[in-house]
Amino acid sequence: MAREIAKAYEPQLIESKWAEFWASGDLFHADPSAPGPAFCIVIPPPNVTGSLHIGHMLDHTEIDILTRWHRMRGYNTLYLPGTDHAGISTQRVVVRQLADQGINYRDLGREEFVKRVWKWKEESGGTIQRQMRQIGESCDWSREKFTLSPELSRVVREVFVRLYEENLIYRANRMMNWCPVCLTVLSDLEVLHEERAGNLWHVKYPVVGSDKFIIVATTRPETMFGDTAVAVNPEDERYKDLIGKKVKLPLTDREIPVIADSYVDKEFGTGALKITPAHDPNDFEVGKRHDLPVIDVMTDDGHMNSNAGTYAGLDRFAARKKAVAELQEQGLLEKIVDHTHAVGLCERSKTVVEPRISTQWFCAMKTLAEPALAAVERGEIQMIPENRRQEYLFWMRNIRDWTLSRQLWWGHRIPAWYCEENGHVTVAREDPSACATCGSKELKQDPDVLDTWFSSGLWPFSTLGWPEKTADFERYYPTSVLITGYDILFFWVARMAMLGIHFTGKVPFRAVYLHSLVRTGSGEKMSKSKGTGLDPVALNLQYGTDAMRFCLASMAAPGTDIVLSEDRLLGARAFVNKIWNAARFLFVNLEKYEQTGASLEQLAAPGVRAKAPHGVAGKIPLADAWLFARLAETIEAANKALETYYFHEAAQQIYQFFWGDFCDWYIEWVKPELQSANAGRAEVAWKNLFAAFDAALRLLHPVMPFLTEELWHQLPQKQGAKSIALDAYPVATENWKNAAALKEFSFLQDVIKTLREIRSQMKLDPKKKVKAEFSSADAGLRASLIANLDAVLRLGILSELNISADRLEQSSAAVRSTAQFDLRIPYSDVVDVGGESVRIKKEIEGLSKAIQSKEKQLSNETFRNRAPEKIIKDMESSLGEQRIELQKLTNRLSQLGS
RNA sequence: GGGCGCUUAGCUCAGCGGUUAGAGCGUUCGGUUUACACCCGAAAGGUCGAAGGUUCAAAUCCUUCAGUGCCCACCA
Repeated sequence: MAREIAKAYEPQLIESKWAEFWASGDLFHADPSAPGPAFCIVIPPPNVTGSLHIGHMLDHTEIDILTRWHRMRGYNTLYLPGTDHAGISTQRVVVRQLADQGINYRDLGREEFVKRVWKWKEESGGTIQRQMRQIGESCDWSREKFTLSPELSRVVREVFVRLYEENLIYRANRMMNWCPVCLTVLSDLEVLHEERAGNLWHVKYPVVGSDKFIIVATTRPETMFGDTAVAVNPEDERYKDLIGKKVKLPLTDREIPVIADSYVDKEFGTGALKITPAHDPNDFEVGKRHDLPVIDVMTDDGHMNSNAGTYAGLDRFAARKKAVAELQEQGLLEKIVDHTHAVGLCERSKTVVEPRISTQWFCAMKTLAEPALAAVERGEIQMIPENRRQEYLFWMRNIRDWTLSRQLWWGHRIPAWYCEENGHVTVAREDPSACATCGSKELKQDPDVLDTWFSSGLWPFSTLGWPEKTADFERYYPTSVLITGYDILFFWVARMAMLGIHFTGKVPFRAVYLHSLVRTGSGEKMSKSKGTGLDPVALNLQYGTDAMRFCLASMAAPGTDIVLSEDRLLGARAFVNKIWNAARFLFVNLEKYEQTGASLEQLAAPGVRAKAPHGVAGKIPLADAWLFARLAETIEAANKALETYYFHEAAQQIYQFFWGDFCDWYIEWVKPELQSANAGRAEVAWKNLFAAFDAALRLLHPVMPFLTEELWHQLPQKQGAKSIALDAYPVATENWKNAAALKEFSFLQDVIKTLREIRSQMKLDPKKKVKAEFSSADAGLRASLIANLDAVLRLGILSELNISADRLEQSSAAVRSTAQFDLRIPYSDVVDVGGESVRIKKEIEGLSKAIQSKEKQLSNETFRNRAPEKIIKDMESSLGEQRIELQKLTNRLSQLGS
């Protein structure tokens, strides 16, 4: 059987084949009636507008690793894909596109605009799904969902109506955050705060009927047109006699009262505060208390309106400049003080938000929050890492009502109708045809849509068919774990917890793993708009998806953000290539083996591995026993790591095993045996090599699906099998575990490494085989060395090795000593006495320090009483060894000197 | 104004109570060993941000401080 295998791994040649294979078949189709414990992850639905960015890549890598890992371990697995309509983001994208064509979306009208967005979605909205297929995510595409589909829209409506019926949704007139660019209100969460250097303008307000002034400090002089009072603290002696008097409002001819309110901080500014109820949340409250008029001086897009007199039509920031200039001219500007304060910015447009009074729909959160808080407190939802749990709890305890309505057109329209006759509000599952109170047919639907996070909040159960008791819902809900970035803990995770528990009576997920954010070198969150984002699709092409996945996984330690670097990607790619070449070695040499007449069938049955001590004639060779023991250790470590979301630890363990143990030691060790004239030995070697490689591929598969799928299909024992993704995850069986083999092999490695070190230090020709001498009082070590002499001679590049129990003569040769043995390469003329004694002195120094600290500890009574026995025993035996070593080094040093 | 992280080898980061602190990259030295130069072998390099404390034992726990980053917060 001829095999063509390229010298270097070329992902482009491999990936598309398997990506298509995985996405097109029913390989990852979940069957609720199939056996196995359920494992379900719903995707954090990416925006339809989006293309895959590095954050998704991390999300999806972690999700897919866990999914594949569970699938291979026999779970009934569902990874459910889908997208979010992303109200405000998507609307912005299309609005901007229209603007580029010279079209104002408002002129288009609602219906036409929404039609355009749908059209846009059909044409350009599938990018992420395409990319997800391309990178081989093992999701069930037959269950793909979209938050604004008719199916999920029905669920949204059901939930809204129920909450309304439960009096948890209400309408109210409040001071809101308004974005003058997006033209909608925003929830508190959608407002970012940024410290900005600004000014505090001290403005003189003339007191009516006097030549005195009251000086008011403000950061927003342009809102003066909306002032309806000046407030002072009632306890403030400076202003006591002015309370109740009137002041003339500069830039206008209005007179406004001076009022007393304890809200005013005497210490801040001048202690006098202008009250602008229409443009500041605190002023709004003060205004309510004092029954002040509310004068809105701005338009919805942040310009001054007719209440601002000659300022009408000016942009709010231009108006500020003009007001300051005018006040200065009129001598009413007392002074300008530098003042840094936090301004609120729209999360999407980064515009300074404007406080604005309006009537909106709200969701009362206390009732919803309590059980969701309790679920996390009681651990029904496990939250990882722990510090995020604290954040969640704190936020939940201080939760405020959620503004649901948005003045947008793209989204779930609020199912509320107002009667034109009597204003009665109808909220219903089906569109009403008449007012329930007066029968009027003149009903007008609320123009607003719901916050996009409202439908996302239903995602874990809406996607599984709720409110119907579908097979999916029964089988896969609650979902197993939610994996997402911590930046949407409040936006999304908290709301899913609340709505999930409220409507289904069960938590929506048993665990939440909040992963790191991928940042740029300077610590910022990567962002495409800032040009600091890395395009994962391009990087996947360049380095391979498997390398990217491995790289991200290996950096994804819980709780810390990660900075993706070229170096790490290169390292990951090298690892992929290393495995590829290991396979190449196997396959290329397999042909030679086959040429000797052995059949594939022989290899197809992996070596039957009787539990037997190694080294016994006819049983398993030491290196094989060691390899499988290491494999078992690695499997256990990987499983443990993945159970706790230590992706980096799993990646590290597998890397170490595959590269360090399998390639560097095992393959090198067994090379001659594979070619052995002894057919029996060769067969055992081949079988074990393939059995181990097969297990190692399966071990690696969740992290590197493409490479492992490709190579797995080429394994002789997998001919005709369907996919490694459906194969079993390797199990660390009892007969693989072998502490004795680990220990013995480790001794042989020490010998070989020591020989290499001596050679390297002596600058011996790497190809020159030399004689060496080994001495140890331990008969077991000597026997082991004799049993494995071929490999030791070959890997140590020796012509012969004398093994004895006698002490070696120390002088005039390169010698290395451990507590157990001495090794010597007798080439007196090449020993650099000076360098050697420097090296030895340094070693003695380190060793002495270690010995002293141990001696001190061991002679400490309290330590002996309190430390665990094992610690003491280990320390004692280690101290013993170090003393022997020190003794040997000291002897050697003195001999060198003489 | 509150809260949460981070500071470990030249770089990027693991380790988070128990033998002389690890990895990858980089550096130095040596290698064209027919699986792999995206490689192989060897080495150098750290008083674990600072100061106190707890403990038999501290990079690891506590306190303070210094840098640095993030989140939350309606004082003009």
